[in-house]
Amino acid sequence: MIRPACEDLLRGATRGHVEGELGSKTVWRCLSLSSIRAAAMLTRLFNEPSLLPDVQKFPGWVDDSGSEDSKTKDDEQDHCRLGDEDLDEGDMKGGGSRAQSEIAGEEDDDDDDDADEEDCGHEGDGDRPKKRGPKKRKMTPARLERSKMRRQKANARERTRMHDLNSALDNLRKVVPCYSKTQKLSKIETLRLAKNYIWALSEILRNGKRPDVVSYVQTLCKGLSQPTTNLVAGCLQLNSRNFLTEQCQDGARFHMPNPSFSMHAYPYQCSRLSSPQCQSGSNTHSLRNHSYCSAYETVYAGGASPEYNSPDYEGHHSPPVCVNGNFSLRQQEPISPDTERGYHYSMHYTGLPGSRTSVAHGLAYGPSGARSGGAHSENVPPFHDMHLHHDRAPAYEELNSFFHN
DNA sequence: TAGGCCATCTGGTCCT
DNA sequence: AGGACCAGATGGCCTA
Repeated sequence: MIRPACEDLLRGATRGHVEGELGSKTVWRCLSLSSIRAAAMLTRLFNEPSLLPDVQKFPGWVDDSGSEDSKTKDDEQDHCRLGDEDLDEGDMKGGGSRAQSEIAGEEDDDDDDDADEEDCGHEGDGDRPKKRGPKKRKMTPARLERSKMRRQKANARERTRMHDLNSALDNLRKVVPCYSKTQKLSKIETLRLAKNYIWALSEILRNGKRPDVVSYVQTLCKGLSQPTTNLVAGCLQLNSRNFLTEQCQDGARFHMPNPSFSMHAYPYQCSRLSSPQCQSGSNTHSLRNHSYCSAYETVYAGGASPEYNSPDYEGHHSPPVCVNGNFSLRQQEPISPDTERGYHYSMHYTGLPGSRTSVAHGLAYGPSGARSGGAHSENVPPFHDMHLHHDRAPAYEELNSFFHN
């Protein structure tokens, strides 16, 4: 049986990295349970970076795409069919027409309608092949009514379940680095981006060094579609053509100080970006005009910085986190002064509006130091609407400053 | 118009 | 027995 693609994605992204860090509720176990709980758990993970793995306990990213514990759903044929007598032929719509033929073809040769429970091995008539499963009961009006009610209740539950799943995905959209209210990421792209984001954060924690923004965006955009790649690149003030070109010319290797963070270990598909949004100029909009949302913002705004808890912000249901607690744990590791500066910067973020100018200024430069367009682009679709319902740009700039300082 | 994405319905399976 | 979960099927909507 084919597992849902999203679940496989999530599993590949998180297993081995977060397992064990969430106590009995590991993400891995969560993924094994259901995709909706997985999405909720991912959301919580983003809100609480303290749940990220201790890099000393979990060195390296585990890409275990092959070590799937096989699903043990049996394909045995000889089991009784359940619930056939409850099928409502009149209410069949959409995909429910599959079983109609076999139901319709079932003879109702049972004269006593109610309480006869049949087992699988009833004897057939003549040379007709034996039919397995319970005999059809006569569908009395009362039974028909009960069947309808049961089906309607099941449909309602399924709707609710899917709505919950969508809500969890919406929450996930709000904590991944790129969020737009008007241009929502698709479900699959949200999960892919979340996976990449976890990877990127884990690499940062593991290496203890900041990657350059090109590598960061490369990591985030791995496997994403072209529009999503453009979106993420725009969110991070980077022309997606630049980093993809740079990546291809570089022998498919990231610009990471640590060689383990390379294309070899993390293959990246070099896609061609040619959409208008990707052309020059799409990376020139300033944070002074556009504030974006990222998971780092979420962390900072989640409780440590009440000034960013805008009433308009309705996103996160996870409990607020203590940022200091999160990163102080990593501070115990021996880190370079450079790294220390980065962590220090993160930990002592105060969210003062005054910090925006310098950081935004830093973002006006590309990864190579060349000015990427200084002018403020007021209308650069599709990124012009990404700030939306709250203003937490300073925290986002903190994130970017991490890569530019 | 084709293709992507999504919501919904549905039956099967597993679990409590 | 009933609920949760899953995957297949279908149709609607949107966009290139």
